[in-house]
Amino acid sequence: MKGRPLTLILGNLDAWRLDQLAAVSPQLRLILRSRIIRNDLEPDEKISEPGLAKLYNVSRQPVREAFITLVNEGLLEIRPQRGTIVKRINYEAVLSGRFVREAVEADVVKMLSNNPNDALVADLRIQIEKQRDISRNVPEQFIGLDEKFHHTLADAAGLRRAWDFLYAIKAQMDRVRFISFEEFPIDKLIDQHAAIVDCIEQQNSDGAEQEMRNHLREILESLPKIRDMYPNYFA
Amino acid sequence: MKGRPLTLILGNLDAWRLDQLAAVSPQLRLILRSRIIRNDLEPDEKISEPGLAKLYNVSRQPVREAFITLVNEGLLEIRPQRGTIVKRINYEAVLSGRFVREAVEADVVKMLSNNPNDALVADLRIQIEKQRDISRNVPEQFIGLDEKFHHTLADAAGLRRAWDFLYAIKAQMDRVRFISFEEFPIDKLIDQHAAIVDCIEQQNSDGAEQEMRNHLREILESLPKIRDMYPNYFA
DNA sequence: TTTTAACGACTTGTATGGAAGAAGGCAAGT
DNA sequence: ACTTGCCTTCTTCCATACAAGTCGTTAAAA
Repeated sequence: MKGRPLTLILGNLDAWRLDQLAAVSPQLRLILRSRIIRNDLEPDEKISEPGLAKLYNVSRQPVREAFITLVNEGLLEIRPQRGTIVKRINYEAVLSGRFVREAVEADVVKMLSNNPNDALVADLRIQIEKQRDISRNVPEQFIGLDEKFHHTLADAAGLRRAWDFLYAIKAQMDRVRFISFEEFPIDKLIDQHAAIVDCIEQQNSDGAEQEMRNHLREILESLPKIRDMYPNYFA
Repeated sequence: MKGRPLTLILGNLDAWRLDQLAAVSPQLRLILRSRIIRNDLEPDEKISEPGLAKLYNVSRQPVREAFITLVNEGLLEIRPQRGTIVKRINYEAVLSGRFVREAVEADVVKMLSNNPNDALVADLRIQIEKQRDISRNVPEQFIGLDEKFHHTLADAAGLRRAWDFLYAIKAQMDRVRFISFEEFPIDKLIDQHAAIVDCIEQQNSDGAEQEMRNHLREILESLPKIRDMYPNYFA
């Protein structure tokens, strides 16, 4: 069970082409962020400004700027004059992030349960159907739909900005998911989504809160196992 | 009532000396962040890389890197080839941030109420005494003590990392406080702190939660008023 | 054999020059 | 009076050069 976990590379990330018209630095930021989350760049892997600059055919400067933003997101560690490495996943940070998400999203669904919104419920139901479909065919794409589901909830609660604040948290949690995608019981997660929507529709705020909390505690089941399976990925 | 609100400048920020030994870029980041939060750099104010570079006697590069991190924190807006301006306070972002804080910190005190911790309660009581003392003498310093109080709670709940995630949120909320410091009923806030600690000590988790929610909703009272008083500060 | 010193090949941090675009002033033309 | 075009100046963005620190190797010295 050693060796490299499923990386879910959509394409050859090394060959991602930059949009020549747009600014380089933000593009690099997204590319590198994605590569780290997907473990295409692995924890402890050493990278350097000139190295990636040559790879993407740009100068050091935009690479450096991308590095700085990724440091702020907790994905890279720059050690001056020594090099830059992909940070290991901080176990405590994942737990803290999960706690924050549980607290926030529990309040979100409570709020949604108290303000009936038929259009929202219908939208969520359609999303869940799509989730079931995807889970049977291309389960890798479930993460994207899951993201959309939770985003839709926050949005409906008028908290579009709040979701931005959770951006860095999601990155840490997604890294865990990509390490060991097969550990996640997708069907169960979808059932939980459905239960949440049911409670919202019935304006059962206590039930919605509890379902959401259970849902976001699911990762706690697999997290210790994943850490034991891939100790080199965790700090 | 036009004119410049209380800025609470501790010293002449323009003259802040850089530590010649440490890296310049992170120092600039903190300096500019502080200046923005304290409205020493006001919303819509136009700044530029060469301008600040000359002011602090450094090259443009570290200034630019500081700008980028502040953009990510929602404090600056870089408009390519047009200039960089201090962002106005996003009203919706403040509300979203406040919502996140309420959700998280409510769960924090719930958790603390369920796990008795005498040392924590004693520490918090001492902090509250200090808060009362400060409020009578140098009320400007209350913001720092308030920050410490909430930080202590998160820390005690084992969520040191979680507090980092809320970093950007606090910046937005603090900007509001610095605009119109006198709008905040410090004594009332301290009483609320005391009430929270009482509930924690009595292991009254429901009470602690409610007190914390009330406490963090306090800003909602003054926020609309502040926006009306200083419309140019808000987007 | 072990230790030490020097060198070279890296790294990140900073400084600086130039390119492309945006904004405003100003004069010529309608 | 109003528009149009040019020109200067300012901005960010990118490229490149230099400075300074780290690490590993190598070779000389004890």
